[in-house]
Amino acid sequence: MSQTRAEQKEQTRRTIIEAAFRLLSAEQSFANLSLREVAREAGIAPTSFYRHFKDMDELGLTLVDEAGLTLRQLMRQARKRIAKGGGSVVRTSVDTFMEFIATNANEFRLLLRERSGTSKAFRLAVQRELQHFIEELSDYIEHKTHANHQNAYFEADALVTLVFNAGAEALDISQSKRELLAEKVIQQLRFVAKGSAALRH
Amino acid sequence: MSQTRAEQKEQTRRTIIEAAFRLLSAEQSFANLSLREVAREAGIAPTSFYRHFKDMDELGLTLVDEAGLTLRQLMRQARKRIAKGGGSVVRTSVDTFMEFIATNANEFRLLLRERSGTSKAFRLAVQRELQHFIEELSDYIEHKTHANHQNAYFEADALVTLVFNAGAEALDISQSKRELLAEKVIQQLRFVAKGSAALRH
DNA sequence: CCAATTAGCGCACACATGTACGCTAAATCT
DNA sequence: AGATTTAGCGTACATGTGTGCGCTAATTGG
Repeated sequence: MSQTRAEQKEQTRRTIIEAAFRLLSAEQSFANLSLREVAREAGIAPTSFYRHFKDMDELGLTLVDEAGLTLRQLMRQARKRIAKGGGSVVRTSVDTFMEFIATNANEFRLLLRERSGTSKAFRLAVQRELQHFIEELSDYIEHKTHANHQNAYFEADALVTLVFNAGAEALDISQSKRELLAEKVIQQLRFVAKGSAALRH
Repeated sequence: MSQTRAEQKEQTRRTIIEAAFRLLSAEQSFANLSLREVAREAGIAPTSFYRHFKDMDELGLTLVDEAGLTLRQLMRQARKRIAKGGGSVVRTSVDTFMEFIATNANEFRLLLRERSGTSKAFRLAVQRELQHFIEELSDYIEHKTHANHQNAYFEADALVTLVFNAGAEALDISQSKRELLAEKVIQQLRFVAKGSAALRH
């Protein structure tokens, strides 16, 4: 045999996940995506869906995890690029993030929307992903500048908020305007970094 | 007669609008609110809805306008309080905004959610409301500090972003934790203001 | 090799939705 | 006073939904 049963099942699971991502767009959010639509796109019977996920919520949380993972992997790459010393930390990070928005718009949309969606579990899941970046950045700042913990944390939180928000704006504008947007957010990040340093003690 | 036909119609329209707001909550967004639900809550027949709104989208845009108006009125009051010289500009503004979140949670949720929703018209409508605050604040900064236009604008944009985002966080936490949140955002606003001033020329 | 498990399917059902259509009664207009 | 307009209603229909149930065919385990 070429595949075990478990492998086959896993493959169908992936098909479902990918079908769901494919159906997300500017006009369609996960919230108004039906089980039957996903099954149709995945090429399986509606009832077969249940062999893989308890309900749409379980699928949704999986998607959030996947999107978070993709984003984290990308930012890890960015850190490598930074370590190799190619350009400003801020600019490289922002550029990488903007690249994520451009290439994985629907993954980002999922995070963006479910952050304020109607399911508390979803909101928490997205919050956890963001928290990851905030804490990582906070540690970095604390170590690099010897700021006290709260100062570093507030700074990191502000930075992540501003970048994430800029990502949301990026979704609705043309590629050419995104460069202006990048300039804006970079400048804003500098405000925060500079201000935080100035108010440090 | 006690009411003209036009007055009666306007009154029913208000009933619909208020019914819709009443149905919004942490668990229900405008997007997954049906015409029939709204009609039921308003105490009219589903088909009567059409006498007042072309479709749910038209109602939704009306709600966004209303929510924006409420917020603007509140912030105008805040400015009066500030002009009378009672405490810091930043703190008074943040406190007022947080008060808005607490008293009009569902209005705010509407703005928050539709800002990243599936209807471009909705996203633009919310963006317009935010733009209003950014420009007002930008003018204020430009006048007060003689900053150049872009610097003032970027600063104002960052300030509004941070406050709005803190509002979103406030929705999911207890009243007691909101005070800590207020401290955080106030500190972050100071970072931006200080940093912007330092990078000014 | 036989028994047990299970991924996937088709069928069926009860339910909610948006909205077309035509009516009524009251307000408004001429 | 008579004609016109219109807010609101009830009925009806086509469509999409989640999910329970029982079957089949194939993989797995003893």
